[in-house]
Amino acid sequence: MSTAPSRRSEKARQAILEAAFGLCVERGLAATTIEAIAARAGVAKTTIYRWWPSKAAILLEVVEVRRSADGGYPDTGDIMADLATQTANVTRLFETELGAIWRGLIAAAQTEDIAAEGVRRILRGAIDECVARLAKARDAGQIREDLDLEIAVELIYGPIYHTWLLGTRAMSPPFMDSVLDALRPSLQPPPSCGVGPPPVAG
Amino acid sequence: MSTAPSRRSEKARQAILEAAFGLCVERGLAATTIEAIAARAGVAKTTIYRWWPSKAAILLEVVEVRRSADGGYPDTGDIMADLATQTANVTRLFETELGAIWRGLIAAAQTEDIAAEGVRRILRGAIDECVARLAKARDAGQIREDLDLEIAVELIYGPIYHTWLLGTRAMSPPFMDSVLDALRPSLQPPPSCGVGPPPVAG
Amino acid sequence: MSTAPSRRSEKARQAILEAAFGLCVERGLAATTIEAIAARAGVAKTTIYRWWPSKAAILLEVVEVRRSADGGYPDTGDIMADLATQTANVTRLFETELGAIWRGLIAAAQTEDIAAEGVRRILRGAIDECVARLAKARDAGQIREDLDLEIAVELIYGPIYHTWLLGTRAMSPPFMDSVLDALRPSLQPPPSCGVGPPPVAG
Amino acid sequence: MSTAPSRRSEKARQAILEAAFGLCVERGLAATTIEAIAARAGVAKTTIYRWWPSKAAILLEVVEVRRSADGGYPDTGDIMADLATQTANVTRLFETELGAIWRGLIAAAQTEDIAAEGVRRILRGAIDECVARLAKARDAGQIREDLDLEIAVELIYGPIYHTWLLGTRAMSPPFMDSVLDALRPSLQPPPSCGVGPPPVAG
DNA sequence: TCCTAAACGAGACGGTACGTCCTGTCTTAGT
DNA sequence: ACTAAGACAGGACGTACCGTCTCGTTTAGGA
Repeated sequence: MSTAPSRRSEKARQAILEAAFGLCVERGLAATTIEAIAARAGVAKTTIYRWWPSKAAILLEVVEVRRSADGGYPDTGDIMADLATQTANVTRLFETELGAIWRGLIAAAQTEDIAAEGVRRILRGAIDECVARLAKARDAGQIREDLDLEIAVELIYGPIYHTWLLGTRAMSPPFMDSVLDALRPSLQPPPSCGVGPPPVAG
Repeated sequence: MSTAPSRRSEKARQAILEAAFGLCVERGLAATTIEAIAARAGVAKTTIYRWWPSKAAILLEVVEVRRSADGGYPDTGDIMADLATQTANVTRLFETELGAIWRGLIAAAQTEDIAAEGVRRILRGAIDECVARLAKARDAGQIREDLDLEIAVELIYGPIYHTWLLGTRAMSPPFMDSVLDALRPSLQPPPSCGVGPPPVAG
Repeated sequence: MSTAPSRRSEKARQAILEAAFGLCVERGLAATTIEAIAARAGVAKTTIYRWWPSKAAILLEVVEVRRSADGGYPDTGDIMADLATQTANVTRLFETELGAIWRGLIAAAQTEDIAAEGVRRILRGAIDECVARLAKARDAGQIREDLDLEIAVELIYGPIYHTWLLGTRAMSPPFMDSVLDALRPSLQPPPSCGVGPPPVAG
Repeated sequence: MSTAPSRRSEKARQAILEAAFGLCVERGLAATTIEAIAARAGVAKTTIYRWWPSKAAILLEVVEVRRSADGGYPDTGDIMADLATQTANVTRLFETELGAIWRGLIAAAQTEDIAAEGVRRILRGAIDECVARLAKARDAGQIREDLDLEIAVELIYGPIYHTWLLGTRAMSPPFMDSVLDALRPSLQPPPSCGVGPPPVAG
């Protein structure tokens, strides 16, 4: 979220990212103003406007920095278990401070192009990771051959975002278990009808 | 979205709803201000604040009024066909002016309680209709017995909202076909393994 | 400096004029900002911008209000004495707080049309008063018949403003006495050359 | 308006003076910023701040450079004619681009010490020239013996600046003729009452 | 039919934040 | 060593809306 012509003050950048994060945690992204970020960071407004085109851009950078500390997609060899782990991680993350910011960015993305692009970019990375894991699982015979993996990602994460963003229900861990259980027939290869080994067992 | 003590001017109410709708169509909900609505409606700001607590409340009323003109959930007896019809309707609606407003309301709902409640209220109705249709289909043996129907709704609409709100892909009709195809094993009863016809006649 | 549609808050107007005056006294017109005026007056910036087009306009109103408390041009019957009195008053006024503001307005008038018009308007009144007094003196035979009275005003006040604005010398009372003394031959009717009564004595 | 430690880039100095002059001509001194001067001169702001303490200082240097191209005070032997010539030159100059800059510097001088000192310095030279010419005229019997020549300068230039800076009237050549005509009795020696020719031959 | 209380239009008000502009200082590279 | 370039903290600008608050002026019902 910025070009970096070496002349730039890294100290100011850090202060801005931290101030923005702190303010969003305290009052939410929508109630966080650029003036307040500048004030808390001990920085001039101009310094912010010089490097970021909007409030959303700052927070996108915050999210990216923090997200890059993640490990990759879980891989125990058992795709259903890994999906359960990962979706549980996601739902847990959504309840944290970072989740609140992410929610605000998604809201902003409905209006601002900058936010929309940023959100898409971040999601693209996450989706690609998930698709890669699913591809590996498919090679291991754990996922139906005929399933478009991008669609699979929508099936898995669609219900999470639907629930989370629209507040149609509480987003408890049992909920995600139910979703994955329900999706199992769509994800896994069909049973070979009595004879032959069960789908997962080696 | 208002008490209605008979003294209220119906003319003003209509003018406000129309002005609000028109402005949102032209510039989006976020860029629509109460001052602009008042100006276009030829109404005092006070009149708006008297009857609606926020911009979102006005638009929620607009959406409800327009939505009430809908027919109910399609019911041809074939649940998969009806789901295809209905999801196609929804995705088509999302591309219209009303869809843009709905998108703005969902964004507002991430921040404002009023918007959140309104969105939930409207969605509740839609979900209940869908659940009712699914229940009927289950009774007709078209839906797995062990499927929680509220979860089923999430499986079906989650991908739509995920795609639409997060912009992860274009939201074409073939996309929804793929989603429903992929979901088929999870929605329909399992084949009876050899005996009896397969679920989709062929 | 403002239309007055009765809805206007007289309290705010007074507070603004007083705050503006006070701040100009303390830091000078140039260093007085509209934000500071608003803050000191306990008023929103918008309220100032609603009624005055610029800082200069506010101070022009201050000057006019205060100036209207003046008595008219002195008139003892002796024009030279009255000119001495009046120019002494003016030079004294120039050293006061109001004088400092007037100086600032004249500076502003070199740039802004609003200030220029206001300054001209105020000066027009003062000049007209002086011309009227001179006309009366001319009728009394104390001023040369062939002297254009508007020019006379320039002769009298030109040196005052020249000295004051350009800082070419200290502007002491003796200075103005010298100026008036030097101007005497230009203002008064020529002596009737030995025979006849002296110019002023009845 | 600068120390000159030999290391200084004469090219930069010229570029700055020209840029400053050009910008003042185009938009006026008040609207000319140091940033704009630096940009047009192709020079860093630092370079300007190193050598001049303020915008006014730059323009004072511009004015002094251009003014030094003047010839001295006119001297035909006839003081009234020379005054007419010189005041006409001045009023003509005031309408030029340099006049506009001079006007801006006088405005600045009401606020800034640097500008005030510069304006005084420049005026001091002009006044001294005029006083010298008047002294010569007095020796030639063309100016009253008892007239303080510094006061005489105020009488002559006061009306010009009064008119020019305060905009009380158009500053046409006939205006200056009227002023000098009106001042004649104050400047010239009194007629010797009967014997000898009247001051203006006729 | 009149009276009265509400709802209404109009818009001033105190505020907050916006994004821009310029100030004068400072830091970093490049001659 | 001086320069060009430009980042930086600071602060005022004038604008746009916010939501609240009088103002008279309709206007609709109950007396």
